Order: sequence, then structure tokens, then C-alpha cells
Amino acid sequence: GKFVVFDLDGGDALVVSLRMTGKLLYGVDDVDERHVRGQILFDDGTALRFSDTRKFGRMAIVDAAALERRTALRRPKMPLHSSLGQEPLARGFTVAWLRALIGRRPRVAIKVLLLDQRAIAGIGNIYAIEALWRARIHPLRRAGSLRADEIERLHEAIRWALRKGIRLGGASRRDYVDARGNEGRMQREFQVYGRAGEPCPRCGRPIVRTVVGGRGTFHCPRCQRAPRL
DNA sequence: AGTGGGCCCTGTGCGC
DNA sequence: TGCGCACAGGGCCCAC
Repeated sequence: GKFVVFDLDGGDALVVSLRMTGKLLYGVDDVDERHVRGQILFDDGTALRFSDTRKFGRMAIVDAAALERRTALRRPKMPLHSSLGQEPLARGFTVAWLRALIGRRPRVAIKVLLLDQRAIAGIGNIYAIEALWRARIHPLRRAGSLRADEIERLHEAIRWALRKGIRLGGASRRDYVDARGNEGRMQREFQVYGRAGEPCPRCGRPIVRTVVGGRGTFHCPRCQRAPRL
């Protein structure tokens, strides 16, 4: 999740993948210089700085037209930043589109599919978890096992989770701040993420932590029924 | 095709 | 207080 795309003069685009601890900072006074990995200096003397404690973040200049190109040439081999999937908040992200995606990847665990940036761009671990809780779908369900009504709920839940995150300025669990250095408020509104043992906001059953796709995962064992494996 | 582990890095929080 | 371990808004590569 968390790609930032700058359209540049001349048809190129600067793509930034923030990964775990990347931050773009502009007009922030108290920047910890130890973690600044690069900066863009402007003619007016201001600077956009890229701070990234864990050094996982990446930047690349790509052909902007390549970013727009849908479906064609989206090979697993090519660099991720030039093969991003559908934008979940764009018009093209419809229930029919999601159904078609699931039709192409029926055997993958639904949470793994949500986190696949070549399929859908920009859903991170927190938002996948929150969306699946909202849609009442277990993270390990095979994508192809979802019924039509479940796909509709998931479609709505993805947009709900992402819009909420944007409206609240992001989730500042420990590192994240926006370009002005301000923390977000999404972390206060987590329904299940990071809440193992606490009651489900919907039914009261204790939230369970598991690992899916190598990432910490939270779900309600009553609202999100486990598939038979 | 899909999954699981290691790895890339640095920092924090917890149990002992 | 100090140490060691697990874990963290992500993704790549490899073996199975």
C-alpha cells in the first residue's frame, strides 16, 4: 500500500513507495536528519524530504502513460511501480471488476489477493483486515468461494476502509505522519486491527490474531467464519 | 498457481 | 537497568 505518484512535466511520473516507515515531509522544521534518505530541492529554497527509518521505501521515475495502461503488460516480472493494479477509489473499481478479478484468481486466500498490489493498488495490511471484518469474510477464504453478496459487501468495505483512513489522515501507529508532520487519527478507529483479545465491536466475541500471508492478521471468529480446509 | 520462509533494515515494547 | 526476542502501515526471491 501507500504509493505516491507525482506527475512531472514532460510525461514522466515520480512514483514513491513508502513501505513500512517511509514519509514525505514538506515544510517540517524538526526533521530527524538521521533518517532522511533523499530530498528534492525547489527553486524557492524549500525542500521535499524522504525520511525512511527502515530503508524499505523506494522511488522511481516511470513513464506516466505506463501507469495509466490497464491490464496490458501487467507481468509479474516487471517492477511493481510500473505494474500497479486497479485503484480502489477510482471509477473502474466496480463490483463487476472485482468479481472478474476473483474469477481470475479463484484459489488464492482473499486477504492475500487484497494485498497483491498488481491486482489492486494501495490496500495495505490494516485496510485489508478492517475491510474483511466489515464484510464479515474470513481472511483465509478462497477468493473463488465468495458468494455474490459477499463480493458486493467486500467491494463496499474496501472503499469504506480506505475512505475512512483518508478522512482521518491515515493511521499513525508509530511512524506515519503526513507531509506536514501531522499524525493521523485512523488508529483510534480500528475495529479489529491490533485488538487481539478485545471484544468484537459487532458481536462481542474476543478478536483473534493469526498470521496470513506472512502478516499479522486480526478477525472475529464469530462474524468471520473460518473456511473448512 | 499458491504458500511459506528468509531477507532487506531500524526501532520499540515486553518479559525476564 | 539490561538483554533478548517478537513484532512493525511492505515486498522480493526462492524452495516446495
